[in-house]
Amino acid sequence: MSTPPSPEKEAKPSNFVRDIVIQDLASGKNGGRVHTRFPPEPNGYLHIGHAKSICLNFGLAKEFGGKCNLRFDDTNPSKEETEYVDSIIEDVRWLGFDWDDRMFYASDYFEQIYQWAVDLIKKGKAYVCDLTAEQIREHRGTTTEPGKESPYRNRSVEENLDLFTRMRAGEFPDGSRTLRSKIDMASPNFNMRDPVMYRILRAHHHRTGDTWCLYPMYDFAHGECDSIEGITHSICTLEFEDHRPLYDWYVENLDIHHPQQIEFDRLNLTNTVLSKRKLLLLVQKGIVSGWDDPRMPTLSGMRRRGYTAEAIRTFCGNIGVSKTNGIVEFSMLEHFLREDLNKKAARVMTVLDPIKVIIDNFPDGQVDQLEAVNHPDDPSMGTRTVPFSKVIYIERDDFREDPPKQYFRLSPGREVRLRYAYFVTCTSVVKNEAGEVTEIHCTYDPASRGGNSPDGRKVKSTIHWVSAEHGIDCEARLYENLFREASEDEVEAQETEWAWLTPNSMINVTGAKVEPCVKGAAAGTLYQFERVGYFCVDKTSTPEMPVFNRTVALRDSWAKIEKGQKPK
RNA sequence: UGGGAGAUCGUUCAACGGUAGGACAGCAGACUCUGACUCUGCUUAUCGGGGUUCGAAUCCCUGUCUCCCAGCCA
Repeated sequence: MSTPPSPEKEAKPSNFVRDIVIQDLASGKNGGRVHTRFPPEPNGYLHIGHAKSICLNFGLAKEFGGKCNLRFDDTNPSKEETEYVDSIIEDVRWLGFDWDDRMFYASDYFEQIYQWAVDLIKKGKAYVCDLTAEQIREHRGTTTEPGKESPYRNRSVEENLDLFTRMRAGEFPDGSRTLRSKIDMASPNFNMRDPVMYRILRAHHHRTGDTWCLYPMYDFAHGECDSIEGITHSICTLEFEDHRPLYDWYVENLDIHHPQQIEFDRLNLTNTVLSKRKLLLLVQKGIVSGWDDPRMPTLSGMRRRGYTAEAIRTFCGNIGVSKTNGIVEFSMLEHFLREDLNKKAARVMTVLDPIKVIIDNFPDGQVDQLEAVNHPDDPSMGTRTVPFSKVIYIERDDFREDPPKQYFRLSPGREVRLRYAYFVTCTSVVKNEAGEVTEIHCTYDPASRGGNSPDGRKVKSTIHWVSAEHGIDCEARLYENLFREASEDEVEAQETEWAWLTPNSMINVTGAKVEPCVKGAAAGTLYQFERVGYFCVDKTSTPEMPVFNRTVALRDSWAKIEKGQKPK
């Protein structure tokens, strides 16, 4: 705390929030302390948008030798559940952050917040209002007209105290009265037109149970919680800019530690939706299998899909923090994902759409054990042996009877390399009645064992394969973006139709063949299926039937070439 | 219509009165036992109009556009 590490100017791209922290440190504000917090409401699962906030808050604390608290903003019991609390704890940990013993709940402070409300009443700055929700709305005025003062605004301190005590005691029905702060009904900022501080609400709270029948509103709780915890920089999203005057009003009138609220832009990503409400809808309507469906942008969904915490952190550190309302392209996320997966994923050969290849001159019954590296750039990941035999499978797309221009893979008369194995040349094909190729016949060059020919001749393509006798069956789940439209605005317009969903956003490939070495791999194990994509073992996987999620496909420049050829 | 906040390559973030730069995407090439990875090169931007200044993305004025706000949600 006394000697915060000096920020490495070069290493990290700065942002305006970080600049504020640096300035405060330089000026000696807060006694050189940096203390942030991540304050989710436990009413849903965390998503990639929260990751941005988590990385910012925990990241700033870490960078400047400060602290970051995890705090649950649980002031509305009607929406909150322990299931969400548990998932949030798991997700923040998984992302790689630690709050030591500083996990708090707004509900920890209910008594203190209540006492502060009493203080404000005593100072004549808060009053009990008997107006209905409807009437309060009518009194609030409009953008152009000032609001009207509540007829209960000038109750005596004694009466307010008595009423507020009885509110707490449960003497009045839900919604019958509120405690409001006495600020300014003519303020151009609606938040200042005598905002409600407490509402009567008989809902079972996931932590405090039924001990309270009145709960503080966000505005009256948040700054106070920050203050209690000694937060220095209270970082939140842009929609709270209008709330800052109220945030400041409460801590000033209570005369308590005054954290600085700083607002930044929330993350928007193309082709997905980052709104708890909409994600909840997807779960409730059964459009996805749950919060951890691999198509969901939730941290649990992404984790199951095979995203790594490091990739998400790197992404968050690179998208920047500003106050502009933008939308980040999904390809940016995929870039950082691939970058990390490329380093970590062991290579293995898997044929998603198999077609049989028979090596006519390969001895019947012979099995060659060929050595393959687990990672081309990381020898420490070791090697494995891959069984090779007379009958193998290759990818249907790796053979063309009539190859288009620039197609380098197998076709009649052409020689290619089977990765880690041999050069093979296609000699003939067998077709069914429909004229579809069902079997490819090849000859192999025994001298090319291991993948290189002693005479130095080259092939233009290397393809992956799996021995028919040794390969094991597996399922591969291929995912598309859940949302076909790039932006949420377009989604909004079509929401009732659900037409914005990508049809068949999950394709379950059942006939795939994979190398035997993956048998029994634990859920979450990452692989690169060579030339196909990054996959991870799904939680539903069994040794008998491995199940893989495609995390993200490999970049595919041939697909681009081919696409460009189509219109001709 | 009142208040608040924004506007820089296709996207995103920098540049804090002194050469508009990075990342992603795109394009072209090199390399390659993954058409992957890696490497090289290239294309493209200061919302409009006025000012101030030797000099403006940056300061001033003005216009335009976008986002947020009228929950007893957070």
